[in-house]
Amino acid sequence: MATIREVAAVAGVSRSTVSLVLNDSPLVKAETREHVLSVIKEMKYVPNNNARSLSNKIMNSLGVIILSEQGDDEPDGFKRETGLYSSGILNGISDGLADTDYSVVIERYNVKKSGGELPKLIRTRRVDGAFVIGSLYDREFIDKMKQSGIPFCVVGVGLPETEYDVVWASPEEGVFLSVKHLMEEGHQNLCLVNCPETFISHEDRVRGIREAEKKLGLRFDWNMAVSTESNTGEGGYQAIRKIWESGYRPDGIVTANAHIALGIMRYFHEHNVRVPQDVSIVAYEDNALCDYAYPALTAINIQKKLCGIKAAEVMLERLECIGKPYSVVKVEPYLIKRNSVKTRND
Amino acid sequence: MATIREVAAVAGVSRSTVSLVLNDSPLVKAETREHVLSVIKEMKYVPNNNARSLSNKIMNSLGVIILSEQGDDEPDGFKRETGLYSSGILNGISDGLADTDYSVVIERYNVKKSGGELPKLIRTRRVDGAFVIGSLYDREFIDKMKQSGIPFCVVGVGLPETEYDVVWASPEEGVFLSVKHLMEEGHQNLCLVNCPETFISHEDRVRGIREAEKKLGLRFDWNMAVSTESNTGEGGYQAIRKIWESGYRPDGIVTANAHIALGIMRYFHEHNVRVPQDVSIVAYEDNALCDYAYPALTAINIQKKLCGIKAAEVMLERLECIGKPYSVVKVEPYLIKRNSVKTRND
DNA sequence: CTGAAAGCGCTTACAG
DNA sequence: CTGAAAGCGCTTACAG
Repeated sequence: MATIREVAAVAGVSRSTVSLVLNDSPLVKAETREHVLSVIKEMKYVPNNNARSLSNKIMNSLGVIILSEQGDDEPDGFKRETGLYSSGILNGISDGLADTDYSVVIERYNVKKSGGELPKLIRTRRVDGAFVIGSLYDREFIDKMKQSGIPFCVVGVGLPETEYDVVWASPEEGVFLSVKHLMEEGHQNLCLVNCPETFISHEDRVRGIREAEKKLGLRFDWNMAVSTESNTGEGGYQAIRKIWESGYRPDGIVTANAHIALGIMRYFHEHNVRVPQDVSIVAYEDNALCDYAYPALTAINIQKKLCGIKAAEVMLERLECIGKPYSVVKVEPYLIKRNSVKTRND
Repeated sequence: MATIREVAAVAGVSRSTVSLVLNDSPLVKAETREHVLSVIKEMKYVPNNNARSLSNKIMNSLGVIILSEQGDDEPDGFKRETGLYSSGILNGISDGLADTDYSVVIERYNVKKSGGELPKLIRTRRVDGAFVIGSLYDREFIDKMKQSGIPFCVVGVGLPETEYDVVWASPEEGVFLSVKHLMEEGHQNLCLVNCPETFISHEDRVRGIREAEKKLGLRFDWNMAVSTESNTGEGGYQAIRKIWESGYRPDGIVTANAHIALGIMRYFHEHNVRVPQDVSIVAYEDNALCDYAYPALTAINIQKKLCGIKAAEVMLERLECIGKPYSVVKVEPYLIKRNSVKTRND
C-alpha cells in the first residue's frame, strides 16, 4: 500500500499538501489539487484510516446496536420471533450511508443480559455515533448512552422524546389508518388485538382508537380491546380465542403486528371463520409474511427502509453540528390493500 | 480517556510493560501483570484501537459483505424478495465473534452494479477478513477478492471449492432429505420445482434427485422437474401452473425455497387443491414464512445461524494461520415436520 | 523480566 | 498557497 509520503514524492509536493487535498481543504490551489488527485488515482492510493483517526479523533464509523432478546431466533416453532424487524431498517441505514466515508458496524446487544455494561462498540469508542434499533430498551440504558457522550439515534420505535434523536413510525397512526380503512369499507364492530401491555407502544395504540372515536365517529366497545401475551402467532391465536369464546363477533380486527395477525388467521382457519367474508383483518408492520399469507394480508407498512435512511440523515446532521436540538422525525405509515379486508363491493 | 502512558504512570511501570500485558505477552511477571490489570480496571482504561492498528497492522474488524440485488426489498408485492436470507447468518457470525475483540462491519454490495470495484471495506482495507453472504457472485468477483489478499469466507451457499473457505448447506442434501421424507410417507409421484437454471444451486438439486433414484429407488419422471423464472412466490405460482395445466398430478412436491412453496400453495388454494390431502409440499430454507403459513409448511432447515457461527470459527482459524488449506465445512440440513405433508396415518 | 526509542501514517497548527 | 515539525497512542525490536 502506498503512503501519503510516496504520493507526495511522486506529485512533487509536501505531505501536508496531499493531506489538505485529501481533506478538501480550500487552502490548496485548484491546479495543485488536480495534479495531486491524479497521482492519487494513478497510484491507487487509499489513506490509512487508522492513522487518520488517530490524529483527528474521527473514527469514520457508525454503530448499529440491534437490541435483541434472549432466544431471539431459536427455531421453536409458531411461537418464535424473527429477525425480520431490523433488516429493513439496517438496509436503510446502510444505503443512507453508502455515499459517505462512514462504515457501519453492528452489534447485537441484550439490555437485560448486559449487566449494565454498554455495548462494546460504545465502550471501546470505536464509533462516532450509533443507531439503536428495537424497542427493548429502558431509561437506564438511555441514560448510560447519554453519559458516553457518543451521539445516538433511536430508530423504528419509541416515543417522541427530546433527549435524543429519534426516527419512528407511530403505532397510533397505524391503528388510526387501520380503523379508517375498515370503517370506509363498512365495518362497524371493531376489535383491537394489541401487543403486551408492557410495551411502550401499547398505550400508543389505545390512543389510535381514541383518535378514531373522536375524528371518525368510531363507536368502540372496549371489551373488544385485548392484549397478547407476546408478539407472536401464539399470542394472536390465544388473544382471539379469548374474544371468540366470550361470544364477541367483531367484523374487523386491528392487530399490533403481522405475527399476531397470522396467529389470528390460524385460529379462524381452524374454526371455519372465513377471512375476509366473515371478518376482516388489518396487520401492522407489513412484511413478506403479509404478502405471502393466504389470503394476503392488508397491512400497515411502516416504511422501515425509509426509517433507516432518515436516521442516517439525522445522524449525519448531528455529527455536523453536535449541539443542535434533537430531531424527532416521524415516518408516515401507509396502508397497503391486499385481500384480508372485505370491501363494500364484495 | 486515559492513555497507556497514564496507566503506566500510576502503575509505576513503563509503557512497554503495559502494552505487553495488554497483549498477553508471557514476558511479564505474573505479579506485575496482576497489578497492571488492576490499575487498568480501576482507571477504566481502554486501549485506542486506531493507535494499536496503526502500529501492528491488525484492524480488529471483520467485514460482512451482503450480496444484494437491484430492488432487493422494494415493496412490489408477491413477487418481491426479502431480506430474510442474510439475517440468520449475520446473527450467527455476530454471535460467533461476540467473545473476540473483532467488531463486525457490514456492507451491502451489488456485484453487477459495482463496475468491477471491490467493496469499499476491502478497497480501504478496513478489515482483516470478510464473510461473503449470498449467491449473487461470479468468478470475476472471487478472483478480485483473492487478489486483494484479504482472506474471505463464503457462507450459506456456493459449491465446494478449494480456493477459499466456504461454509454451506448443500441443496443436494436438502432435496435428498425432502424426497426421503415424502417417500417414507408413501408418496411416489414426485415433482421438483427448482430455482432458475442460472443459479449454481440448480444443478445441485438435480443431483439430489439423482441420488434419491440411486439410493432410495425413487422413480422420477423428469417431466416433473421444472424451474422457476425467479425465486419468488410468483415464480412458484407460474411453475406449478405449468405442471398442473399439462395434466401432471404429483402427490408430492419438492421446492427450492419457501417463497416458491408459498406461491405453489396459493395456486392450490385458488384451484381447490388441498394441501396436504391432495398433494404434499416440502419447502426449503425453513423460516418464519413456513411456520406461519397455513397449513404450516414442512421444510428443510439449513441452520443459517449455525452456518454463521461455523463461518466465524473458520475465519478465526484462518487468521490464526493464514497459510492453512482452505476449509469446506458443510452444515447438515434437517427436516422439520409441520403440516404440509400427508403422513401414512392421515 | 523491564525500559528507552523508533516507528506506524496520518493531521494540524505554525512559519513562511 | 506550501513545507517542516510535532503529535496522535500504541507496538516492537533492542538493550540491559
